[in-house]
Amino acid sequence: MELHNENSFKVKSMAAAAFKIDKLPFSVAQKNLEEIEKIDSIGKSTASKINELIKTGVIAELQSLFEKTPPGVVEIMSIKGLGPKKVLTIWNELGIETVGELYYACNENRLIEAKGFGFKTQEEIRKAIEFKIASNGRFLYRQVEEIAEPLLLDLKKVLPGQLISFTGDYRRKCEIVDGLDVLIGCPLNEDIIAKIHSLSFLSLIKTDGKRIESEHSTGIKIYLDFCGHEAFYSELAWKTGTAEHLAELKSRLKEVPLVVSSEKDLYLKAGLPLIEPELREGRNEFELADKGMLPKLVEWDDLKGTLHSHSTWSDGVHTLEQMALYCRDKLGLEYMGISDHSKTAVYAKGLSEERVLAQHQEIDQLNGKISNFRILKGIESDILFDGSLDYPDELLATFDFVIASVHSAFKMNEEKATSRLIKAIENPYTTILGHPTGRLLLSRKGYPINYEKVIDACAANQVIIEINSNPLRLDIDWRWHQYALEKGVMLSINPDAHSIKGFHDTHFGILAARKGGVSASNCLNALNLEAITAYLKQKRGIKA
DNA sequence: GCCGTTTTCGGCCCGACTGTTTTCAGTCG
Repeated sequence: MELHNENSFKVKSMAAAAFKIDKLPFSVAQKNLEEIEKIDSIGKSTASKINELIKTGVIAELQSLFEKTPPGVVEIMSIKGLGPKKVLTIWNELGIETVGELYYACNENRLIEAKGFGFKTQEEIRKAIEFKIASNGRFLYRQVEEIAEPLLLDLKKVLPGQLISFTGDYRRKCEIVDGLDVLIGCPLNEDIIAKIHSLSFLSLIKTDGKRIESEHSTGIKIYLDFCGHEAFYSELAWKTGTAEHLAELKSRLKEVPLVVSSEKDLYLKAGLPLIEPELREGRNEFELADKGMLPKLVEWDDLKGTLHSHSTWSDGVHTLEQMALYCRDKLGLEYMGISDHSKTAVYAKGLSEERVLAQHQEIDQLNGKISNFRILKGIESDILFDGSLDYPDELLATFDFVIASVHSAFKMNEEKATSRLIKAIENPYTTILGHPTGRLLLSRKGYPINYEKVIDACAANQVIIEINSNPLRLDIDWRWHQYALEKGVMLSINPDAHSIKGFHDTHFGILAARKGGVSASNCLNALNLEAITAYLKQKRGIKA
């Protein structure tokens, strides 16, 4: 609508309706037209479009807009830093209709000719396109997991009794996966090819007689490898680790055995304990194994509570009570740290100082009401441009914990961005450093920081670093977990939940932590309620 | 297009930042 000069208020109301639906504590698909019309900020017109979408799967008006818009222009809109106004200029004034053409125009210095564009904007766009190109054909772990698990079930159905496992970067739980690798423990033949063809969501099935290359309807590449039944576990190991890991493993074997009874057996032959797939990156896993110091990796059951969640007080979907009951009854947790947005985040209904106090009253009340559970009073306080937090000390002192996070000014250089974080870390009220780089995987590079300096500052100030579990963030990156642990910095696996469903993102944070070699003993939220209460109190006592 | 009332028409979410301007538009969180 924006690209076709639709009335801007109409556009706004459509956007408001979409935003509203996203924040409903129920699924709109189960509601009828009359009920939809009653939803705040959705009127007769929008309700009928929503109903059309639910009933038919499409909105005719949207379809006709797409027909009038080159697909490349729609794609250009997904580039960070480009909004509808700039895209419209690029399309209409410069006649650019694809990302490729746009990139070419940047390199030819043609973008600066358009009104409102200058050299810096052109450079930003060029960089954003290069980032996008590098992301092509790559997927978030979550996206791959969504298709991988059902695929495995289907394969087991059409190939009953066969050994089947994932391998490659998906099995290593990498945050970004280039393609899904599957190993099947039987030789490939015509019969199997026919069975694979029967899986309707796979297309472009190609085979050279040894492996099958295919593509899922989502665009994710799938590679099926086949080997003899008895060679399965050996192949599994050789198809899982990185090249560096496998080279080291090979060097420790007198001869490479073709048949082993399990991966554990193979590692045993190399004089090693089993190294978990997540750790087979070729970093320091052999060194740890040699010293007998391979970590016992953290698991879901180790976690006793959850920190970093948002309720209806700011931009969350569910109420404090709904969130708390879900954590207690469905997740079996002992506590939930609520951390709604602070006042600077106006766009997310961030809490004014008065509302903070009102929320505390509600939390006190709920804590009196909900047995065997505790809501901890927290806040996700914005780190401002200069590194200060956005509440006065007296108010910060009223929280059980404070997560300090950056939500603005992403274009700082490393020196400035690092010193901004360090100043926030040195704030005596900061408990946890939230998503330290602000990265959005495959979408936005984080601002550059000096990891050593930031982690060292956390160590010096007894600040915990968040592993943000949102599958788009997974920030702090697992490659820095070891360094943090060496410095004695604790990590916290935080869901950043904006609804009860959001708590399940913790799953991805756990996978990242496991890749980083994190144990329960390194995790703040593996502490039980009594221990974390004491810990937070102790920290306040020393510093506040 | 939606809402609310000052009730059928007028106004619509905010603050910070950036870059391109020379007073502001566009984008983001």
